[in-house]
Amino acid sequence: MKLDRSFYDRPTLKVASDLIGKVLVRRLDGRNLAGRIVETEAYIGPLDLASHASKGKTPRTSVMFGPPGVSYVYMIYGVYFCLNAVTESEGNPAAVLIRAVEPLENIRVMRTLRYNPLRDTNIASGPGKLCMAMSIDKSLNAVDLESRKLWIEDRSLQVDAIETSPRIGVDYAGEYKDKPWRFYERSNPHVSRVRPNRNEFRT
DNA sequence: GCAATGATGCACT
DNA sequence: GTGCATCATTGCG
Repeated sequence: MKLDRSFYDRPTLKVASDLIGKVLVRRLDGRNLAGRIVETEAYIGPLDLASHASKGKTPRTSVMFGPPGVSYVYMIYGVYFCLNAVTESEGNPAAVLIRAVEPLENIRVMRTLRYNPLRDTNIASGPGKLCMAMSIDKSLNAVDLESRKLWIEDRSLQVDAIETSPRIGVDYAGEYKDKPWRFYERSNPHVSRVRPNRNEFRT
């Protein structure tokens, strides 16, 4: 069943970890493209220097300041899109970035949208990749996550242990860059970095 | 198996 | 004009 607004209207770190194991569904041309969420990141509020919302309310980020349970889609590096779910109450800008899913339904369609990668683990193992695999672009920005085009549902799927790490690609965020606000399912090969903690074992 | 790099649009200064 | 919540490819070894 679809997650409703009350799910997202909670502390962002909780929403981010609870989203692991939920199912992201994109309805496209009469078919449901579905994937089990295996990796997320929390952007917890205006004080979080890694969050787009830390720069204040702008046309791009305004959706983060709105009600929870709404999509926030933005373009990155001029090439890719990233999908977030807005969290927390209206006026409190925060969101969870959906970073990777494990393809579940209509995998063949998703594979084609990704130009036929060799392995399943390369279909949606990253925020840009999953948007490509599910045909998510700017036209799906600011849509309700209970809409008919895009939603997240709870299928009571079993989840392995959830691990955390610093968020990816936020080295500019000062004291916030090392906050362990990335969540992923242990040993799941669809996570964007299969050995996310490898740096810990280096000098 | 890495690290380095280019692609590319657009929001914001 | 700057820089980005990324990815695929290259070139190395």
